[in-house]
Amino acid sequence: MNDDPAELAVEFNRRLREVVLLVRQATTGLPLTAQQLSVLGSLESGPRRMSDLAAEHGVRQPTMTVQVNRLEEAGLVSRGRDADDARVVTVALTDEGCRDLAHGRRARTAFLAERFAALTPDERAAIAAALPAIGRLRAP
Amino acid sequence: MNDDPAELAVEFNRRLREVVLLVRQATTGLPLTAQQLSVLGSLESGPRRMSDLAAEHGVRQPTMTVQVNRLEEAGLVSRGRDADDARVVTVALTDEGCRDLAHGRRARTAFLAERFAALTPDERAAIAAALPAIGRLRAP
DNA sequence: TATTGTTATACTCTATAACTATA
DNA sequence: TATAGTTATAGAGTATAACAATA
Repeated sequence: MNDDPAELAVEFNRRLREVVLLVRQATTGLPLTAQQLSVLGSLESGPRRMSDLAAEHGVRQPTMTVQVNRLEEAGLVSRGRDADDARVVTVALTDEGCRDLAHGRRARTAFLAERFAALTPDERAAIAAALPAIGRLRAP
Repeated sequence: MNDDPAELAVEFNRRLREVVLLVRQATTGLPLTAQQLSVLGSLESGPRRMSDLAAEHGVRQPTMTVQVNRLEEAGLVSRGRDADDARVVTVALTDEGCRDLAHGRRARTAFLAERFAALTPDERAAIAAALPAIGRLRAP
């Protein structure tokens, strides 16, 4: 087997695009967008600062301000102030946000689960075996 | 190893989100957006109809009209009419579009190639072995 | 002066609804 | 009447630049 990182990158990029398109086609019309769900997911482990959220999601601060504004208007998150540093805004999941996060995740995952169920056990095993390596792309 | 499609879907979805974020962070500021590059890529094998392009990219016709308008203004694609059916608009890559496609792809792929180069040969092999199965998610 | 966050403005991507032209 | 495409309008997501408040 050829072990050229550049060729692998091209192939991987192509598959990635296919899957992203597939998921998008299957999840249009859901009440929460992928980004909103993603932000809510970051808050699952506890409140976070605006700047941390922005960094984690690879967006600028004003972008996160907009997203948090909308989530706050929808009642899914709440803003708070840091006790030690009055400049810092913290964002926390509300009970309703917690519920919607669970629902949204289920809806998105259900589609993928169906597709995985249609694969052979060998195919599923191949994908499962690759996930740790894919995760290592983040911190090489 | 656990072979539950639902669990695999959750894990896969998580990795997918990570990689998408990673690529986005690495490719902001490039002259061509991911969608523009994607549309140009569809035209590489020859001219296509508007409706085919829209279907392939999982978007509505008006969305594709907008994207093609911009690409046409930028000189990267050209519109044509079908000889047999006067309603049909065909879209073709221009020479400049062909060049920009190659450059854009290289820029995007170069980032991934670096990350792949930092993995071990075993990790690359695991990912390469999973790509066919991932491709099969499209047509289960 | 540096950091945290917001506001203002603009561009891309997307959708639905209404329209034109052709079959 | 049905199909291919466009125009009009709206909303989400993103960015940069300019600003306020706090450290």
